[in-house]
Amino acid sequence: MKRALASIPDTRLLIDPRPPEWTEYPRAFFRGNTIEVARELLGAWIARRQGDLWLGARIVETEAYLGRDDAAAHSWRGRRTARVEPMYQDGGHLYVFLVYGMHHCANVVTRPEGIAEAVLLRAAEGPHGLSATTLSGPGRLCAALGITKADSGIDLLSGGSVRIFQRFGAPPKTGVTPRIGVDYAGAAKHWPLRFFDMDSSAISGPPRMKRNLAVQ
DNA sequence: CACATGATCGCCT
DNA sequence: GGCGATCATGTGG
Repeated sequence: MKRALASIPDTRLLIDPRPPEWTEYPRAFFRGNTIEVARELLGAWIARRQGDLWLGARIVETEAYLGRDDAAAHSWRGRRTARVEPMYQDGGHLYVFLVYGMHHCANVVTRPEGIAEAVLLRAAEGPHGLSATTLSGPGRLCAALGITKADSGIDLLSGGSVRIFQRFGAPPKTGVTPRIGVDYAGAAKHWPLRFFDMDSSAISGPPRMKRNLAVQ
């Protein structure tokens, strides 16, 4: 099991079940501009129900995938297969897929039904800042929260087992780079669609990907 | 730190 | 049949 990722969620991620003052995003938010959603989700909380308990983590890194005109997106050129189908759902659903035969990646679907765009959740950090490793990277984030493709297609706004709550306060200082792992995507591989909290220690990828590369 | 490699299998051509 | 929206490990500078 030397290579197995933690399948038992880190108890340090435990949060009080749904603090009542927390606010979920309205449907209209997820139907909006995908890049804006990707930026807005920095600092937001993802909550995962495990039985009677909820695990929570603060999102610190996202990527936007822009649908039919984005060669890096699974929905490029309108591809519509069983796997990708959740991307075509209304904003606010979850799209989860398996990569490299072993890692899951979780996405928040954006735009109205029929427009297949999404925001990949790449990293998060625990409430006490102790989970910089277990939640850093899309595969580890899913492993830590127990998210698998069985969760693909669920609605984040129906009180189900995965929910997202609004950040308190202003957005974090945000770094921008091209997306990771999409070298095959032609010109789209250069698009500045990866966003991260520059003050977080849980950012995934090599050090050069932890600096702001945006053309100012 | 940079880079290379193997693991492992669902999905698409 | 080939490859991937990744990760862990190993090598070398």
